Amino acid sequence: MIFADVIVDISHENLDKTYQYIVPEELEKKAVIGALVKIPFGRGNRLIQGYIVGLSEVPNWDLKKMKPLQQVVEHGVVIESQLISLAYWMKENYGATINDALKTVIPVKKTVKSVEKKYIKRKRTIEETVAFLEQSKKKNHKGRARLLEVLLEQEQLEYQIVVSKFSIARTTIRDLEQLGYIEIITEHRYRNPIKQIDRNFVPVSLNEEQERIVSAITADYKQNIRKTYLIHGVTGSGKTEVYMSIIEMVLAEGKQVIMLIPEIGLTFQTVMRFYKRFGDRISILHSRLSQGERYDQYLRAKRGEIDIIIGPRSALFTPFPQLGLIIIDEEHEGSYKSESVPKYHARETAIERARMTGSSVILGSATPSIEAYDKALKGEYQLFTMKNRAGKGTLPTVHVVDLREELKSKNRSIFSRKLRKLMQQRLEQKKQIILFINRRGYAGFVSCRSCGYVIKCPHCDISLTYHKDGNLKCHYCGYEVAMLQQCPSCGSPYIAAFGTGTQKIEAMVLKEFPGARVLRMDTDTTKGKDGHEKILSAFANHEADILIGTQMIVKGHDFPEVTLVGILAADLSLYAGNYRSAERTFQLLLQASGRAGRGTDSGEVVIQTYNPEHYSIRTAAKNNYTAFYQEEIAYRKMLDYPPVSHILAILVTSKEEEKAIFSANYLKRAVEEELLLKEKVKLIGPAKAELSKLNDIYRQILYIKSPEYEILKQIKNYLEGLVHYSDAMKKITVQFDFDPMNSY
DNA sequence: TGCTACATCTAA
DNA sequence: TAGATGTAGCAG
Repeated sequence: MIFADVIVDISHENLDKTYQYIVPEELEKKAVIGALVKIPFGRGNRLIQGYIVGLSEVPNWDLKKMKPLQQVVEHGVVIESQLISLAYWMKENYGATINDALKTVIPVKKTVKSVEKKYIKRKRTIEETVAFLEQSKKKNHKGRARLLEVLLEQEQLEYQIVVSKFSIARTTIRDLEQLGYIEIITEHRYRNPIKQIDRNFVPVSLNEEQERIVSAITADYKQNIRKTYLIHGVTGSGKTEVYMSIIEMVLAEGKQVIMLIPEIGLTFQTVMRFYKRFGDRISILHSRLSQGERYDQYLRAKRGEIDIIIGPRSALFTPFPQLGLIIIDEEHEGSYKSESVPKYHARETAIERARMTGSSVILGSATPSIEAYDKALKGEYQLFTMKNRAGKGTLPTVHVVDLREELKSKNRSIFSRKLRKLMQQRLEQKKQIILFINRRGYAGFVSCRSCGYVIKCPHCDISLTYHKDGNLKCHYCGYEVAMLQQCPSCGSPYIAAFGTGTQKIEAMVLKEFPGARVLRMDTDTTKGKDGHEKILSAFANHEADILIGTQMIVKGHDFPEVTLVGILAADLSLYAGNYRSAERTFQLLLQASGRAGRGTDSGEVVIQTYNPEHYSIRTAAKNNYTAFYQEEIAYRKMLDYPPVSHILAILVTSKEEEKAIFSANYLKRAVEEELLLKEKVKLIGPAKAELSKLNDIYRQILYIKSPEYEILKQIKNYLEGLVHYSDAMKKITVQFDFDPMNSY
């Protein structure tokens, strides 16, 4: 006997789980994962739709209470079931419950209410209604009477308001509708996040490099060859033009396109370019959209009203019926890896979705991830390289300044002599400058100068940061205290905030260059709506001479007037205690220097560092990606890091520290016992996570390394089962993360 | 006691 | 979500 786990097609929290049904013998062949089925549901056994998300031979429910599937709908393999199989794949590959996986793939329908606005309207004349109102009052039909009274004053009302403000039951409304005294009007209205703007598309002719890529991919596509391409193009080489030409070709084939961009990478400029070319067949998802707006875009895609969606990671799950192409721009970006369960990577998941739908994938980056470049070299992806800047711009001249030398020469300022000289020059020439610091936040941690004690959050194992309002804040849980006057450890009054933040740099710039107009971009200044955009466009309009910022300012904006980029402390990101920190540093340096000289004037970049010999900095200064790749892959090989080997991070959390420790060790032993024969696995830990306490929940981390992803997957599956069924694992949570991006 | 309107429960 | 079940309050 076969049983099917079915998720019902009613989006409501209480029903957000699987129900097991008996698969009748004659339906066994058709009942596959992802299939659309009709099932009897509820006490009335009303027939509703559902999707099969799992099959098993073991019943998890009282057989007597289990009902059989009624029907497997053929040709029911629609978008949703495609996405459901993708969710299933994600659950398998990244570890999650089916529910968590489904939730990431299919948006919550709860928001439909805000999309379909329902109104209640009085249907009969005032006389008739008054008569019925009197009758209802006599019968003590309070609900009916209340509703009718309101409707006499106002003919039409919002459904939601009627239900909430006048507390009238839905059944009352339904009955009145059936009696013919009111009618319910549903209004569909889409919210289009793009405001209408003129479309004046000026065709751009492609240069030789661009043309070569477009025609190669087009030729493949026309021959029905679908694969993954990696475009490695230096900043400013015009990847966007290449994307647009290929998108056009795919659209002409009657297919749809998903284009992923990093979370903060979506600039107004890019949107405009796409909008001008493709008009209202395009839609955009971004973090500022409300749930309702998001859901609207989902519906529009499903109904075939749009052909292109541009958005972050989650846009990957847009329900296009005829998907033909997925583009991932800035493929190396960390935001493509999900931070919540299932911790999926958009690159791999996109390739899987493409495989399921018969689509191609294009990855693009100026600094490809080591993983992707490695696969391209192995031939898994087809590699294209763009070496030249598309327009007039040339690559900038890079100066590396050794800060140790500066110190020796008694220069204690944050500006090296070289940088100060060049800044002075640019200010005189009325050109623009970008100062980049690869570190977030306003100021660093607070510590005691006498004993070295660092002040930490009492709920999270993280140092508190000093804010200008005089309070100490925890970035993780929001805990806040007034700045201490005395060291809690030794009582010394000498405690102070350390580290350099954007505000501090701003103050120093103003001190050294009194006349300069400075813009600062950080979480403080970008809070409001379009905060980013305002600052960037102000800078683009030359309303300021110097822009100071972190990671945010290096994303894809073109500032033709910028001829100098100063990277104040290049090594800050080098010691993140993470195997990816060299890669990240290299990427940041290249991106930041890519901001210089995008106009007609050539640019200069000053990289200030205490580590001029480090290969990330050396190779970034020479703009030599392949050299960096060689060094980095050698390092990964030596220490068994991805992509050479794979890592499964298992995070065990509990409110009680002993439980977390015990469970983590329990899991470790379970793996050791299970895998006695397979020696290709290395276990590290368990140990206190780097962030060992978060919101009063203790965190233990266990790492498992293996060159075989499959083995790690098996271990994960085995442990998932263990966690689910064992009593020892109660009151703890276990999360899996494959090839993690960040440290725990 | 029987009926109605409305509230609450629950789904394999 | 929507049908089944529960309950308060009324009429008789």
